[in-house]
Amino acid sequence: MVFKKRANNGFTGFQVPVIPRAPRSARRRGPLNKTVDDGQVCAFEILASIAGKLLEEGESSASSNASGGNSEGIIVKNREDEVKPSVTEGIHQGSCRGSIFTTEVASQNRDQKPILHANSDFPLEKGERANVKTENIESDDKYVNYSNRLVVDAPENFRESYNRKIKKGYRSDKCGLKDRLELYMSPSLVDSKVNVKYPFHRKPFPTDSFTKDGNDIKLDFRDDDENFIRCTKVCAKSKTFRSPRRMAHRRIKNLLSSKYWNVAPKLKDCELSRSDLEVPLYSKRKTSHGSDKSRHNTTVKRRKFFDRVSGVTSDGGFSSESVSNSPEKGNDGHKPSSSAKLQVTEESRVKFSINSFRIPELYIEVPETATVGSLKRTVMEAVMAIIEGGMHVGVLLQGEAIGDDNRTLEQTGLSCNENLDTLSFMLEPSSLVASPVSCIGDPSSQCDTSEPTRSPETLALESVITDTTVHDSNLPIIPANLVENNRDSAYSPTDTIVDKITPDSKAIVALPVSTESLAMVPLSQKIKRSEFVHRRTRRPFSVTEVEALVHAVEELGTGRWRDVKLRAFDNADHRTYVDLKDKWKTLVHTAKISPQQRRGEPVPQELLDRVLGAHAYWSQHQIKQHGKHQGGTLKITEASAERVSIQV
DNA sequence: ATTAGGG
DNA sequence: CCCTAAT
Repeated sequence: MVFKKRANNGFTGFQVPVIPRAPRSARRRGPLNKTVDDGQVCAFEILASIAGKLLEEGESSASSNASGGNSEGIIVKNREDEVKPSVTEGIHQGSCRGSIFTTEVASQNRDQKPILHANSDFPLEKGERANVKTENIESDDKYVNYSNRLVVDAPENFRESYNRKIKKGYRSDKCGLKDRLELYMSPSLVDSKVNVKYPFHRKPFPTDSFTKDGNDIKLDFRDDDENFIRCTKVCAKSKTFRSPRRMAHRRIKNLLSSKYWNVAPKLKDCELSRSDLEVPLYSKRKTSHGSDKSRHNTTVKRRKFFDRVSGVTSDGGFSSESVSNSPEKGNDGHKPSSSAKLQVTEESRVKFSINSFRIPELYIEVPETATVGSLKRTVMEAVMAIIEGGMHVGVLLQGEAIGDDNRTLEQTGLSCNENLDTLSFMLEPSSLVASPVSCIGDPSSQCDTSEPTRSPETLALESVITDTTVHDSNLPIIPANLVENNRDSAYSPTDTIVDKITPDSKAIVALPVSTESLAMVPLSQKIKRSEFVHRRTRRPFSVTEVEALVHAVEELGTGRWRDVKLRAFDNADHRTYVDLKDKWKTLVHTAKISPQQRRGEPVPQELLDRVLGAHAYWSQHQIKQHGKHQGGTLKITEASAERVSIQV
């Protein structure tokens, strides 16, 4: 078949590498919500939320668990008294294979702060997965507390019992954002299946995956490969969550001059973790073959003292502190990068420290007479619009988005080496992700997961963005490790907004953009794209491949890469003819330089000699006669060049 | 779709 | 490896 440039380099599935998450401050302000489109996100959220949740509430033991018969699921609650019976029951009664947990409706708590709360997706069918959101609401912070959503298997009757609640809540406008949020139904998508086991007991649950033992949590989630369909649905309904009435007098403009939210991760170190504070996250991808070949065991470690956490989240907004791992030095001896196959016993760990996720720029417009409270809600809605629209987590290495979700961290070069400091994460509202309106309203249209559809609303918002934002393009991603340092120099989105705002809109309120958000930089068009069209992961040619290439070129010459491809790499989908051409180019270069200057896996000198020979031969040949060298195979030797000239 | 080259 | 121009 044909080799597309990026043919097959994308893996349909992927394993979510873990994402650590964290501490309370994070939970409180980090809206990590997602919707649909890719399991990755879900995974991320899940991991993040759960990890954070558990970590924080670690001390508050939870108790109930899958008492409900065969249920594999369990219930997670932070505080027993907070668990809402009805919900719990629903979950348990069902024969649910899944599980989730959660529970607790915020409004139910009088004294205590609600910690977790879950909603199932509306159209939840038996056996289908439910969407669960977790929310941590604390006093005044409720507007920015919205955080995560979990996607899990839903119990059979979970739906029914919850629907009522949802509907009811939705109507009562008076319940405020909190309720609305809680009750918000997202018909969508659940592309990730998560089985969470949260036994607060010593024994793990019988079947899958989420276990908590002390502070250890295991998550098992899988990624569905059919996301786009759901994506579409989601988009279509995303607005459901907002009250049209309210919106009538209020325009929320989301100025996402940046569509991506940068996260500043701090990779400290790798280590063979083992700590009582660790939260191992176990994930596996549901492969079509049903094998569990892809399993990653990740660890999220909670830092005892978040030294750097303090001021970071003080500004409100959605920054979510995440887990920090103190670099535990002395743990050398881990050279995972080169020993990809020998990791049976000791699995190297890659540690991440994500400083925070920040909310992108928001553009809010409300009447002067609006109350502070309404402003808050407006902001919240704007935020929720984004969140509900779906979130993606992008992982960038050296500024380049890593597209192959299936690759292991190791394969991606995210082991313990130098690459770690160039790794960064970003949150992007998927609904705003660049993508033509093509998908809207057309459930059948193919919306690549990488290019989610967006709701009409978001489209509208985007137009505003387009008109008022001048920095929309060519803004570089600020490397995670530079975020803090760049705060002062970062441009102020607010300024831009103000300048571009229409004169008559007195009501416009530039959302206070905290300095923190300055760290969130819009990505350039180029980078945006790369988020979806990732640079392929590097795949050094093996000596064997080189040999095959050399041989083919010797016979076919240097101008027939397609033929070379067909002949020697026909079954190597990841090697395009362009790759072969490029490789040849580098081989020639390599052959010319001194061995000391060469890098990577050494290519036998013999091959390099042949490279030079073939190169010389075909260079001559090419000039002397245009393309009809099919005559014979070139036997490369030191004399090849001469022979060439003779032949010609 | 391929090639050829620069980045 | 990517990107582009030129075929």
